Amino acid sequence: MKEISIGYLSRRTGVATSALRYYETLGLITPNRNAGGQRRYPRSDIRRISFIIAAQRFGFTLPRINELLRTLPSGRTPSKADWETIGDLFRDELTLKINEMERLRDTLSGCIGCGCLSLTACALYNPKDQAHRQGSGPRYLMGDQPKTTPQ
Amino acid sequence: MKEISIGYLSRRTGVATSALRYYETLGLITPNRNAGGQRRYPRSDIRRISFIIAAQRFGFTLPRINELLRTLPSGRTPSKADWETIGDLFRDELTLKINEMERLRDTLSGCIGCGCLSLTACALYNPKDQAHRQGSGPRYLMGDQPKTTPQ
DNA sequence: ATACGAGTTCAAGTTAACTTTAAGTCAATA
DNA sequence: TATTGACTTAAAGTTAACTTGAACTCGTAT
Repeated sequence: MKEISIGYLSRRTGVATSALRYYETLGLITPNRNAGGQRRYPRSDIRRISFIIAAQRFGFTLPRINELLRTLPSGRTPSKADWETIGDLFRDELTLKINEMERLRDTLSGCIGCGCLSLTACALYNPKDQAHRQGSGPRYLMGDQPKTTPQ
Repeated sequence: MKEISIGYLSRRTGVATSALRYYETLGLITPNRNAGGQRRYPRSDIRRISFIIAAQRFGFTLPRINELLRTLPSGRTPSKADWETIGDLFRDELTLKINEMERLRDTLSGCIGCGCLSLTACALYNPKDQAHRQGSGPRYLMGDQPKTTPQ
């Protein structure tokens, strides 16, 4: 079994087949087709999907994850070194996010005590992102912005 | 100006009036009405909305924020001590979330290196929450679950 | 050969957290 | 007094990230 089916990939990753097809429409995975038109994935896509799940747990949007994955080589199966490179990149972004959260938490503690929580000028809710609360759709966490730039 | 209008509350918090009305349908705020049927908010709602914004930035859902706010006294205007109590509670939850993120980040680093990222058994994506990827709608971050229990 | 699970596409439904639109009323100012 | 901006409700639209359903085809075990 050189390449795997969508059902097998689903079972191995815990991601529903409908979700795998959806990821494909976003360009996160690009399976081949067999003679009958069914999807056939390289085994390395198990790892790729696993990465997607992990990144999602940290609040990354799918378009952003797509960007991260683009740093992997496209022609060949990613090597361990390739994954380590992207892993380092990812880890750095996570560290930034965690630091940001810690900063927010500590600011909040100060604000609740001092009373500035009632001021629009408080460092908590407008630390240089005014565009934060505009437009419809779900809200984005910790600075993650959607692909469509809000004009 | 004892009580304030929706427009004033919007300007003071940066939250759109449509959002304020939406929060009301969720029970996050419960303004009074004047003779003409217009909403009149107590000044303390500025602080309440500010708290909602801050909590949202940490990935809390509105129903969860509602739960947190229920610990405030309902009859009277919350005192500084009331806010400090809820602030401590909130801070503790944040610390838990941050710790969880750090743990995930470090696990991920290990997993990418060792190759276990290709195993469903990896600590990264099923640390005792199997129900994690089921049902439709947006995904919830860092363990925050929607109100409707997935059966 | 046949049955049945697994796969296919496409359109429509779901959820949270809102916004937008329409059609009208209230309130403060010129 | 007239007008203009702020307010009202109700219904429908938006976005991400999917799922569900319908109608059909593929693949494989008996």
